[in-house]
Amino acid sequence: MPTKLSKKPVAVQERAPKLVDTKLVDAKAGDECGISKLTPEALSLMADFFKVLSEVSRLQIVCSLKAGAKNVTEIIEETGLGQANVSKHLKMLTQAGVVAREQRGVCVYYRIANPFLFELCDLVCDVLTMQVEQQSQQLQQLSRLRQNR
Amino acid sequence: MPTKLSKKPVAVQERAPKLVDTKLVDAKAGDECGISKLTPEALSLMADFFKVLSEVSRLQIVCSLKAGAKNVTEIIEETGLGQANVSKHLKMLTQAGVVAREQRGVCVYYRIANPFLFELCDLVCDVLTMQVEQQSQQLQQLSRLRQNR
DNA sequence: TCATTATATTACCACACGGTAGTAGAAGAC
DNA sequence: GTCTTCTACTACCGTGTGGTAATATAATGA
Repeated sequence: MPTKLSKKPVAVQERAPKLVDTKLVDAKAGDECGISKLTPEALSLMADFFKVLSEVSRLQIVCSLKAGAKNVTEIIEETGLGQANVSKHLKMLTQAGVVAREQRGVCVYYRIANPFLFELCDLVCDVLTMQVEQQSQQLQQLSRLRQNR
Repeated sequence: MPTKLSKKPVAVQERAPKLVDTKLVDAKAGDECGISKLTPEALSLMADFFKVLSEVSRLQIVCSLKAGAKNVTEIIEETGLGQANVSKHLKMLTQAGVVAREQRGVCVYYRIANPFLFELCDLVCDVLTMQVEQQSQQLQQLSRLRQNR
């Protein structure tokens, strides 16, 4: 007999509630912004921010805006993504405050809202480069060990 | 007649292919790590990195490890998450290279693999704080405008 | 007015993922 | 040996989301 359970009532999932706008750091330790002192609300905000940047298509769009503001058609051309798709991603990026929207006649131009974003991306890039280098070093060590015996 | 389309063959989706380990920056501009010079592979790597940090539960785990290495049971107690859940997240965090695993007897201890991570989180925290402040300022301006007329 | 261009929205599908219960396995304790 | 504890894994459900085609809307031009 297969161990197949079906139609069992699934318990309510343990998700964090959405926040609106409350305090972001626990009161105790001054204005320091260490992650360990964050309230669950702030963590949720942070997770949402990361989520926006966690898709290749959206990163492509961000990249294409590094050189300066572009309208939707230009973004579509540069990224090769579909129109509806780009529109959806731009909406998400706008709502997240990553890009800013500006209508000029028929066209709508988008630009990076906060240049700080690139600083952040560069930092991530550094971390990833470090990781890749570490990995390749470990691989080299491993293959040297296997040759020596 | 309802405009209901059903059972239409859906075209192959335009997803970026997974990478294994190729060059991360386009050759042209030296070793500078600006995001605009990244190959699609590097963008995918970057997206994956952000995705790992885009869930509240995983951020909670990262937070709980800021004070130092902890075993799984301790993490469960501190975060209040389910055991299977924590185990799954820890696996993901380990594979992403965010945390490191170390077995000590029966227990398994996890720690943050690269303290750089906190620097990054602090930066994000700054950006978010900035955004929240901007938003609240704009709201204040708006309400002032509405009072004045 | 009608056609065209640019952007947004909707409905839909396939798939990924978070959470859970249950199970498995490994290491000590007895 | 058996029992307990700790961790990992599997199967499952529900939901979220990326992509697409089709449609809607709005501005401009003929």
